[in-house]
Amino acid sequence: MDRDEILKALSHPMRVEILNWLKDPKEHFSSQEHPLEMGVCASQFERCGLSQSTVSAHLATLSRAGLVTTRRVGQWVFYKRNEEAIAAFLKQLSQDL
Amino acid sequence: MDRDEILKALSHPMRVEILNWLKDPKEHFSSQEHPLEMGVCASQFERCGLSQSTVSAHLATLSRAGLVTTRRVGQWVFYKRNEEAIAAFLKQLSQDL
DNA sequence: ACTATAAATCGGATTTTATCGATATATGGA
DNA sequence: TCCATATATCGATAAAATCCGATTTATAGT
Repeated sequence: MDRDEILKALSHPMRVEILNWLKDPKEHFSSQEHPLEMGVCASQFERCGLSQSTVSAHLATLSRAGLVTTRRVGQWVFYKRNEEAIAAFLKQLSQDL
Repeated sequence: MDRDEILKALSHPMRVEILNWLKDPKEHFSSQEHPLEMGVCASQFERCGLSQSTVSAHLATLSRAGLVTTRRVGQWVFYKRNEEAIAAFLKQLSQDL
């Protein structure tokens, strides 16, 4: 768990918002064709208005920081929050700050 | 309390370290001439190896985010952690993340 | 008024980040 | 094999962050 890398990942509001959306997929991604239990499909996040490549980069940043997990199913990649990592980070930060 | 501004302020490891040093001034700044109760003098942080102007900029970033308080006494400026703000941020982040 | 010290600000060089469109890669289906 | 779709990567550009030395500003003391 790299605290500084996570803090950098969280320093862009859109990435924080993506994590937020993932807290309640039913509310934010009900339009998704695939069952939400698999996670949220990468393309779903393009609703934020950024281009596909930019969204992909933000998701990669979150993934590198360990804040989300990814699962490839066919041509799709599904994202879920990594609750353990997020909780561990919050605990660490509470001690560090 | 601007969560995103605070997250940006924390996205640089040196600024996190400065906050850490301020947790225990007796341990890290015993060399300071002024009583530590006043806070830690800005110049003390130049021990990190960065220039005076760079350190000043980092301190300004922390101050703008509200993570530290400043108190001018004569020609010196003393810094203290803003424990209320830090606690409020941690609480907020625990809810948001 | 002059000097000394602390801190902030300025100007500029360099690096990193953010963003896009275009292209490449991976997968699935016909 | 060929085409369509989803995602990742590339190349370019613009913006922001980082850092420094030099200067300015604020304050104190002589």
